[in-house]
Amino acid sequence: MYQSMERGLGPQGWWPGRSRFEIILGAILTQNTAWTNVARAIANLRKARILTPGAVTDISRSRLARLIRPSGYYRTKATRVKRFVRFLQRRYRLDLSRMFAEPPSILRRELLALPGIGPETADSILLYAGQIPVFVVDSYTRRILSRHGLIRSIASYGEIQTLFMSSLPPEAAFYNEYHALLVAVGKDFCRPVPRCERCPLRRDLEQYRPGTARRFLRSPP
DNA sequence: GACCAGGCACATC
DNA sequence: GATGTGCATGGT
Repeated sequence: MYQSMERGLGPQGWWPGRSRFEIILGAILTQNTAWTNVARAIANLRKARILTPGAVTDISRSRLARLIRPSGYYRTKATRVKRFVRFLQRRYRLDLSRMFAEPPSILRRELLALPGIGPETADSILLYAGQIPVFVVDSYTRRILSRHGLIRSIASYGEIQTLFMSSLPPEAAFYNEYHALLVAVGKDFCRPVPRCERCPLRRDLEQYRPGTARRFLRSPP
């Protein structure tokens, strides 16, 4: 799969971000959000010169929320960003080099303990900001693999991650490109199933995922 | 106007 | 463990 995607699409140049801290902010801001909106939010932060841990520490949560408004869920995300920098301050004196010097399994646990940092965000931080070889699993990864019959559509995050990491050499640059290619393929070629295809009367097509019923009930087919 | 986007937390059963 | 819901903007 990797070779086919690489041949068809070429290098993706991920993660789009000029510094490790900017990558971490992007990882939080892109949660369930289109990257174009995240890019607007980061552009606002750049213009306001709020792209360092110190600057984020110094501004108010409400001003931060205003700046990141285009990325959606802005109050929630402002709190998450503030909590991350507070953690960075208290645990690593605001120094990302100290943070990434931590053994990866410990650091991953610490990140997961923060509010609003789940498995995908934690792993994106480790891989894309820290060049630590952990495979990032996102909704596109799940969708593509389940459509190819390689996993159950309700497989857990860890289950999917283990499938990759037990099969592939632990190389950060490789995991980086692999995940970026999966996202590119997902965006262009592996769209969500149309609503009628998700009708419970033919649920054998695709097993239930959280959120499905909500959309279904809002506008029944 | 509905649907979607590089999730996560929390309540409830 | 499974399920439902809130969080919110901007593009198609």
